[in-house]
Amino acid sequence: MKGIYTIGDAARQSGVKVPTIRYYEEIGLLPAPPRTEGGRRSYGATDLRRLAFIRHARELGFEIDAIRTLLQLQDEPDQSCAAADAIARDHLVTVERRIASLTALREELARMVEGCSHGHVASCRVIEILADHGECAHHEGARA
Amino acid sequence: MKGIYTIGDAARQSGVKVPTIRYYEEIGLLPAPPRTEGGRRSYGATDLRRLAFIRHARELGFEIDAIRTLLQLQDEPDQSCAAADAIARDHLVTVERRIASLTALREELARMVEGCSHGHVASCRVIEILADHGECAHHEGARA
DNA sequence: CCTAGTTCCTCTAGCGACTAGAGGAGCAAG
DNA sequence: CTTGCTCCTCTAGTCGCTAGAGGAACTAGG
Repeated sequence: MKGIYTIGDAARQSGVKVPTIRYYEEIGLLPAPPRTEGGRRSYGATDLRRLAFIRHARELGFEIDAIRTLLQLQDEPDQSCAAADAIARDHLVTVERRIASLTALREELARMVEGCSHGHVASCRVIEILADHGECAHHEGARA
Repeated sequence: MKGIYTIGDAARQSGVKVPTIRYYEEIGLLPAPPRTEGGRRSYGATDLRRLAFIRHARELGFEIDAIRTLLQLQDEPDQSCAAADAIARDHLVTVERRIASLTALREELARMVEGCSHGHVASCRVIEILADHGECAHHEGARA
């Protein structure tokens, strides 16, 4: 398991961009790898796995702090996974809320676009609804 | 239509926070209002309407730049509303994409949480799926 | 008229999660 | 040995705010 990958390789294999990898190192999400004589980062298979983990978690919308915790958990396989479970559950709730609010929003936008008679701005449904909150179904409808 | 509202009044009436109102002024989304002798901003009814418009549009997830365009359109009621329509349609597409990707994500998270046997990290579905992208249905599933 | 409390002012800096660009050094192939 | 790619560090910018410092100006009560 020697360090055999350059940062570019790591980027290609993990799908995380080069500057982002360096950024992850800077914020302590990824350990600083050994360097070659010329001062270049050289990654091993473990790093690539870690990067893939991070990328997947980011894709799933987990925040960096949550990922930090998940990574710590992964490093101690004997611990109870209750914490990981809690993080995932928590995130599921967030996602569900976000879906609900976006769905309401979609209705609103669809009504807006549909009602538009494609005439002049003066009689434009889109502008009208935006101007008059009272006209819309989106009262206190949470945040996207 | 005199300037009769303080920035605090404007904030209360529009639901936009005081520093945010000043920020909108700074970025040119809201015109700089006249000041009182003591140097305080004094807003009129027009400003309040504009603020409400902005707030509503932000609530609906429109970006500041889109709102800038929409406001310009609102100021010229004789123009065709095609542009406003396009912006709204565009945003609708974005929202629909976001919903689709979040829905896929929800499935993924639900499977993760369900599969978790609440034992040790070593056999935790949550960690496992995160570590191994191949195990999950979320291939190239766009961004949340 | 004085004071206490609130609201306002400007200014700078910070958030999250990157992204972009400058300016320079290392390295592999022809 | 030169060309062109990758890599290095560093600073600054993105978006849409938010937080805090330090100070001035109103408002109500005594």
